[in-house]
Amino acid sequence: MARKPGIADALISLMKRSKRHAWTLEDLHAGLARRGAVTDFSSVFRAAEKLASAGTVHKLLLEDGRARFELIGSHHDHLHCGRCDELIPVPCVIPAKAFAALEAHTGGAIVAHRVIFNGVCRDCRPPAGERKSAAHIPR
Amino acid sequence: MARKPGIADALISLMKRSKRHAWTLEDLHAGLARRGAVTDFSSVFRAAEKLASAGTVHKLLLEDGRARFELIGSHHDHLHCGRCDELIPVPCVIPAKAFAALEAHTGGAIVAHRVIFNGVCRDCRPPAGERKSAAHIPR
DNA sequence: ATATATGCAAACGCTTTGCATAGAG
DNA sequence: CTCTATGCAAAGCGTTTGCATATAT
Repeated sequence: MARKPGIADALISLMKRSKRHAWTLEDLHAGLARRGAVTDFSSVFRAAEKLASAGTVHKLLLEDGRARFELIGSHHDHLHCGRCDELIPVPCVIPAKAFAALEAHTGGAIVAHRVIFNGVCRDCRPPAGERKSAAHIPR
Repeated sequence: MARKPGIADALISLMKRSKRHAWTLEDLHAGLARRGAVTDFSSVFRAAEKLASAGTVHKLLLEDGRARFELIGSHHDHLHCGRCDELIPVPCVIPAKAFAALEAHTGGAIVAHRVIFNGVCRDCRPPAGERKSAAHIPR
C-alpha cells in the first residue's frame, strides 16, 4: 500500500531530538506515531536493523528480552533502572589493561564487551535512609 | 502421567559432573536425556527456575535470547565464544571502587552488575597471525 | 489429605520473514 | 523498468502457564 518516506531518517531524527538515550522498537514506533508518522511495526524493525548494521545505531539486547537501540557515540556502559526501565549511559569502568590480561588468562580473544549495571536511576532512587550501596553482586 | 522423581536434583548432579560451565534449557534437557531421564521441557524449565529462585543456580540471559544456568560459585564474569557458543567464566575485572564512583556519578543505586565479553574461546581462537587484540569496543 | 512435581498442550512476548505493492531514480 | 522501502499478515523461537495427574509426606 502507501509508502511513508524515510522511516530510517525519521528514526534518527527522533532519537536525536529526544532526551531519551535508549529505545525499544515500541518506543521508536510510538515515537514516530507521536510525530504523526503512523508506520507498521515491522517497518520500524527493519529500519532499525538497517541502521544497526549500517553502524549508525547500536542494538543492545537486555535481560528483559527486548532490544534497545541507541545512537552511536563514544563508548559507554549502562545502568538499567529496574523501576522505570530506563537505560542510563555511564562511563566504562573496565581498566584498559584488563582486556589483554583476560586474553592471556583465557587463551581466547576479546573483540567486544558489554556491561550492564542493575539498580535504580537517580529519579527512582529510594529516599535516603533505606539505601544500600554498591553491591559487588553478579547477575 | 508418570512422574520422574527429582528433576531438580538431577539437574544439579548433571551440572556438577560435567565440565560445561553454563547450560541452556535445551542443554539441560538433552543432558538429562543422555542420562536416560526423558523429561518434558517445561519440567526442566520449572526445575531450573526453582533452583534459580532458591539461589542454587544463576540464571543469565544472553543476547542470543536464550537463558543460561550455572551453578553458583564465587563471582565471575563471562567470555561468550561467538564460534562454539560456550560461556567461559573469567574473573571480574571491575574495580571495587568503581561502584561507589558510578553511584556518585549517576545519582542512582547499583545492586548488581553483569559483564559479557564477546570473542572466541581458546579452542576457537584463530591461528596466530590473524589475531586482533583486546578491542575496547561496546556491544 | 495436602502439598509439590510432572507431562502435555497451548499461550505468550517479541522478533523476524514472506509476499504484494508503492515510490524513487 | 528496476530497486528499495513499506504494510500486512503470519510464522518463529524460546519461554511461560493452565490444567489434570501422580507422587511424596
